[in-house]
Amino acid sequence: MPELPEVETVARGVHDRVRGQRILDVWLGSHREPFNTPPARLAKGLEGRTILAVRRIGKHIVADLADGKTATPAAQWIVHLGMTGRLLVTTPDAPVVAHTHARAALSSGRELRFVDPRRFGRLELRQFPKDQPFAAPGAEPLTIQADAFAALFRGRKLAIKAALLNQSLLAGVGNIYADESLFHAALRPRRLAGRLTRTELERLRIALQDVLQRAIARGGSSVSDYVDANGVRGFFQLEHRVYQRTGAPCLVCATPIHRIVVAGRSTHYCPTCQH
DNA sequence: CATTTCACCTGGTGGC
DNA sequence: TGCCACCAGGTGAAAT
Repeated sequence: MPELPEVETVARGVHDRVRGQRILDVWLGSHREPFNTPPARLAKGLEGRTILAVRRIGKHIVADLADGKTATPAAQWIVHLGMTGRLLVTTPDAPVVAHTHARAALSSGRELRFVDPRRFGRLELRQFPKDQPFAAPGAEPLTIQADAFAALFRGRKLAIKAALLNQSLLAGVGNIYADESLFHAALRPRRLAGRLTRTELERLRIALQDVLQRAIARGGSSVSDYVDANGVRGFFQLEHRVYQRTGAPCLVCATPIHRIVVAGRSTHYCPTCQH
């Protein structure tokens, strides 16, 4: 998936194209996987409502929905893209590609579509006041301050790579940006989170925020088929230093990049630059 | 509770 | 060309 920078790019793109639009009609596919909310209830909660705003929270895309012309959200539509999910704004006559699970006709005459081959993505409706507004369990990586960042890892006996991937600590970091930020912070992925010094943790926080910001500026990373709401690919993969560069020379010291498995995920690092 | 492993899906790639 | 193993941006449940 789409990690934080890709989700941010999608959320911004969708926001620009659907803000203020009314959802006229919703079609949902038959696979059960993508629906955290039963399809009938999801469709009923979307139809007739107006999209006030679309934004990213962690790796989730949150659309605030209002009744009529009010400016107060009556509900939220939560979209998680999983590994292969895409949100597209198209014309109604655009070919419906395989694995399209949801189509929402908008008052602008366009359609908002959710496509997800692997079906790890999820769609959910939060209906106020019955449900709580969506909130990520973990901290926001882009704005977390030094003290709070250091406190996340204190006393933890797991690899820093695993800790970075834990969404209840930091919301939005995934496999690409965990590896890239550890490279820029010169830290090995298997270092135990609780054993990192305050200086190392601060180096990591700055590296993480820098990598995420630069990735957002490039529209995210397109590793295989990721595209934004306009069908445009991101370009941050051109700036990857270690991710999916196994055996290739480190761009700093020319040592071949190593690949190991940490927390069940492919993990890439430079054995010379990272300690 | 904290941490680790694995299942959940489809599709692409590379070896034989 | 076919078949098979392995890999992929994530995460929640089960096991330890």
